[in-house]
Amino acid sequence: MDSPLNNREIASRKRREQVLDAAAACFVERGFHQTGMREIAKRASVSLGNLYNHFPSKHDMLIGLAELELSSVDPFVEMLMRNVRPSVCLREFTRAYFQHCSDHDAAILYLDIAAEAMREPDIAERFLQARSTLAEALTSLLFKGVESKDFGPSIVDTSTADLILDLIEGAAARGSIDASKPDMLMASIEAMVFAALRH
Amino acid sequence: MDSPLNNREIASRKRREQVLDAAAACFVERGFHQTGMREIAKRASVSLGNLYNHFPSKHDMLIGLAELELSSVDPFVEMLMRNVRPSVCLREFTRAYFQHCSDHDAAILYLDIAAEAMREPDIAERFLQARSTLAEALTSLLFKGVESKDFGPSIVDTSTADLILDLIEGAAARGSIDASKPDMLMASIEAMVFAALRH
Amino acid sequence: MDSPLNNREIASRKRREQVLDAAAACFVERGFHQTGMREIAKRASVSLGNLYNHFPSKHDMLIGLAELELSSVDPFVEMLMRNVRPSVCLREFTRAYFQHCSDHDAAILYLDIAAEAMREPDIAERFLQARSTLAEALTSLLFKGVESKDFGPSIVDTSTADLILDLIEGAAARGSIDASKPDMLMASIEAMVFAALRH
Amino acid sequence: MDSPLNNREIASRKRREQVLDAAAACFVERGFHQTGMREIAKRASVSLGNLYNHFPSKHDMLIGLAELELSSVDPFVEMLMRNVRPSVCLREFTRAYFQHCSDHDAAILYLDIAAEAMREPDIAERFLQARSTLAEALTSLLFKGVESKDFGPSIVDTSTADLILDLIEGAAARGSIDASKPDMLMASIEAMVFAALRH
DNA sequence: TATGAATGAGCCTTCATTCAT
DNA sequence: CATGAATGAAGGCTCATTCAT
Repeated sequence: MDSPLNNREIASRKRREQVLDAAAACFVERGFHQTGMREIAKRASVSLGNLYNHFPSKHDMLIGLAELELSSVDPFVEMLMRNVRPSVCLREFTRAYFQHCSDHDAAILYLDIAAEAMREPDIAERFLQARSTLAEALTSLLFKGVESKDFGPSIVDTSTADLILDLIEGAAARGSIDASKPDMLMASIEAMVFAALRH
Repeated sequence: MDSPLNNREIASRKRREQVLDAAAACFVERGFHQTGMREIAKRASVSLGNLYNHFPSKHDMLIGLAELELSSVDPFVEMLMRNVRPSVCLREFTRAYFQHCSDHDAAILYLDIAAEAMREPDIAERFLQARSTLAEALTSLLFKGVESKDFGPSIVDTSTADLILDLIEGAAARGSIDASKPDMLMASIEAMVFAALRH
Repeated sequence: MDSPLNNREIASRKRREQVLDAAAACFVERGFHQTGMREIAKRASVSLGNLYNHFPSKHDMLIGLAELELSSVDPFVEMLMRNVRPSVCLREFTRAYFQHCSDHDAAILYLDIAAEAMREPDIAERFLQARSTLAEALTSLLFKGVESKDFGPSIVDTSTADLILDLIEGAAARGSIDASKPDMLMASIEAMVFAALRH
Repeated sequence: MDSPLNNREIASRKRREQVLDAAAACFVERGFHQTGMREIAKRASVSLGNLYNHFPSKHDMLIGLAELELSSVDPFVEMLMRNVRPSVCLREFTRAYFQHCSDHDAAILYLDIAAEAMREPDIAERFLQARSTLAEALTSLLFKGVESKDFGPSIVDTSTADLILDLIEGAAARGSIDASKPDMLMASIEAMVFAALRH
């Protein structure tokens, strides 16, 4: 009869999520350092003190968010590993990942996390881990594409995947800031990526 | 007759610069919001109150820095407008600009300014202005290259310059975080850029 | 029939002691006001909420400790009432009590309790009661010693016992702070006490 | 014309004193750890933030107080070094110092400082320094008294002065707590001290 | 122009205690 | 009796900014 225990655990987990959501919303609206714990508490409908039953510090909330961010790339990794023609797979990935990175709120939060990562090693760690997982999957795909003659061999090396990601992320982030037409941007990105992989 | 006034003016300008340098150093070290005015004052060897004789607020210091950042792209704009073969010009620019963006401190500061720009329109304004100036110059070069058949025509449109800049900046920024080998990265970027411009 | 109840009672009493020990250790290490209930709970291997099943408040823990302190003088009272030559008895008592007061942890706790007693009447009550019990016993011994001509009569009055205790306690407390040689100190105290009681 | 500078300096010093007085009053009333910075600020008629222009931390206020305490023994040291008959000098000192230590507020503050000294080395340092200065002066007097045959030689050693101080301080502190008749106490102390120094 | 004391709102965090489970 | 999530007031301290000198 572990259900009462589980109930409590579930409730606690829910609260944690609640808090994390509130924190994310606040950080997006006002930035990590401008957001006060009181704001987060109010937004999460939780008492100030209780915040600390779920996260030992504000910093740890950001870590929590960074980890969420980390796990948000999982579907893209999966997408890259599907057994379809590399060029098709890449095209789909590019579109989907660009869409994902173009989300305005996520982009803002991403920037804040990145900025914090420059000063806080434990944030950087999470940050880079997600990135390298993705890059590795993409690298695999690229090499598979070269082998299957889907892509030209000339310029594919271990940095290429990273650069493609840099390009997608950078363009998406900038696009979400100055709010230019994302469709056109998407097309241009695709063109550039595939130009790089031509025979 | 106005020479004593000029001396004062010069001295004041020097102080301003002194303060701005100190602010930049502090922002790089601890971030904009973590840095206190006292810290800046101490680092600039200026009294706390005197800070406000040179900048009306902390926010204005960041604007000052953003403007400095803005003017730091001037040489690159000039570089892009020189009358040399577009492909040569582009190669040189790519290298120089990547180098420029790879500076660790500058990258950190850049990130902080960008993060602030998401919430503060007057920062965003300066931020985007510098970017679009550069993008315009690069676009000109690309079209010139297409005209002169230096570059293939296929994919060059008004977004291409922005994407190239996104790529360079994104790669440089990431490189300055995880400190991987910049030389290899540079070569890969060049390859990708020129692949995109092939006939 | 009442044995299960007794078992529970015993277990509870054990827990109470456990908690009190933990509290004492914490108070010694960090002081009464610096110590948090969570700290005590952790040290006692008891849940935070359960603390309140044994003591209604933090304050009551200090009272509990003060009462323990109170009862720690019982053996000394007994020692003073033994039927041996007063001078011998006094000498033994002086040594034993000095030793007792010289314990570093006990001295720290004692000081904290005393400081709290200045503001909290119920602490003060316990605190002074223990003291006066001891002083009365010592006074009896002194008068017995005067009667039996063991001690000179000149200066023995109702304050003398208190002063002797002040001397022993004060010296022990100071000794436990600056950690000078306790043996020498002990000898000097004895000399001074007996000098005061000479014929 | 350094008067304007001095004026400011004087004002600042006055404020510091003001704050220290307020802190002392608060610490006496409610204890060091119970007193909040806001209380001190209010009592000193100073803004909360400004407190920190005069003391870097609450801890430093206690140090300031401990140093004041330290300097409060100076007149007693002088008294002990006057060129009068040792026995007369000692009697006067005993009375004066007892009176000094009997002050209720000072005793309370003293206890708080002592309690803090057990955990904070920099408090202990100040605390013990004042004590040893006094003890040294008293030791000198005692030896002078032995030489001049004012005092019997038997028990005077390097600990004696400390013990006399322990006695006076301990008795005064206790007296200020349970508020028994100080005059009688004073007489008993004197008797005990001089009994210890008899031929 | 230059100084740094002064302001009080705000910071993150910890507190003793309660109470549903 | 046992648990630990929940509460919100209070903790010490820092903040950007002002202003008398």
